[in-house]
Amino acid sequence: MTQPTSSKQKSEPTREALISSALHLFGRQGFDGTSTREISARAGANIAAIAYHFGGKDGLRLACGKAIAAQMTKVLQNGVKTPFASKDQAIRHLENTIEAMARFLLLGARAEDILSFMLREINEDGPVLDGIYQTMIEPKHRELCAAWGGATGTDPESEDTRLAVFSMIGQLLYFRIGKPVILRRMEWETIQRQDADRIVRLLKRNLHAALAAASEE
Amino acid sequence: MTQPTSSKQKSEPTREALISSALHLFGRQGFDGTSTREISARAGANIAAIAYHFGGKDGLRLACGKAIAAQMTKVLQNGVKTPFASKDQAIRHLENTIEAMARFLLLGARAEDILSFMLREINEDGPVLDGIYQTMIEPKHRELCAAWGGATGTDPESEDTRLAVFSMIGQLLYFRIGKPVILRRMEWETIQRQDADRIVRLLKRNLHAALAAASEE
DNA sequence: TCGACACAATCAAACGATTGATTTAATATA
DNA sequence: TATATTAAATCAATCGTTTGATTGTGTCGA
Repeated sequence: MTQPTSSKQKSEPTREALISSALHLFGRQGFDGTSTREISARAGANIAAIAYHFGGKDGLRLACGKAIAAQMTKVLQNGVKTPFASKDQAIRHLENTIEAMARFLLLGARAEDILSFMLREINEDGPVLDGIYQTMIEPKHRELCAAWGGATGTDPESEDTRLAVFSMIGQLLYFRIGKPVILRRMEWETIQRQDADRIVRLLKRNLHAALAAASEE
Repeated sequence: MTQPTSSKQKSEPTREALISSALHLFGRQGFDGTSTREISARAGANIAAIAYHFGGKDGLRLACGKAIAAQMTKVLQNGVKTPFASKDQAIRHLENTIEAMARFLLLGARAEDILSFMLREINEDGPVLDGIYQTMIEPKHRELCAAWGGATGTDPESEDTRLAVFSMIGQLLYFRIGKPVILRRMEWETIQRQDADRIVRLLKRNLHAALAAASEE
């Protein structure tokens, strides 16, 4: 056994390079579609380094999940206090979250690898998803539910609210998940900044419409 | 060369069994994660049958795509005439489509394999997606855009309309794509009929809200 | 200051197992 | 018999992993 949680020596560069390489390749080609040789070559490391640092290919996969969770919790961290002080503040938080997530998903170059990897792991429904769900998805969803409740005057943890937040996140995520389909249909080659702006505007319009509809019930 | 396009003999049972088996396994484990031995064993056929009937593993993959496209176009076929005669009729068509798709995606047992396979192929963005997109995604999306235009009085093929339809489909699809996540958060074990009803109600509410918001612009 | 040793890290090479594909023979149908 | 299909055996290639040797670095007693 090796692998202390923190860095004792200069093994970090290799570790990080392997994780970065694996994240990229797993996301693009899938776990089974990526060979350990490919990963180590891209990382500029030796094949044996995977077994040495992570115990094997599966260990590297888990490490990728942990790395994502660690990074995203840092990104998603915003000193937000629930419950929200006012209705306007709750709405503004929802708007800001949509905008930030949309830009990250649609324009961020780094997001490509992370998202592809996560989507595969969600579909797989394995131990990697467990970690990602508990450390980032669930806390973030709870936070958004609190905002939704504050914005509509409904119970933040009611089934209806939880589903409504999923529907909001869903239309947002689909613009990234269905990217190949959307690019074809929109006759775009890539998603430019102005395209992302247009999508964000649409999402905000839908948000306000959905909030109004949810408040009336 | 092998590969008879039609059935001269009783080769159909083997063909269909192989496609069904491959669809199931490709969807669950991915293309690279599934071996030809596994496919043929599940189909009750010999390994060589894959090469004989489809030319190889890749050919079987393409055949799966074609089989899906063929089946779905039959399912999605509804003698709908565009442009729609009235605004109400257009709205009703959108409602019916949402309801039918949601029930198929959330409750249909057969949908599981098909959807998982398709999602992987969308992410892969290869030749299989080409076929599926042209024969079912694009025509269906055009039809929904026509309905959306009829319901809001806007241009059916404007960028805004096309994106709005995607956002509608997106929140619908996410309830299937993000199923593992949603089940965790909702503390459900599976999606029951009553759960699907609740989701459909929410989606319809969001639809009307989005239509109203789109009409005002 | 020094050689001797310990230890983490990396390397090239090779391991057995499994992959998709192919070949050859047997079987069923008409 | 002629043809279409299935079955068993085998192929080279690639898979993830393991091996034994080597490197660089820090720690010791003398």
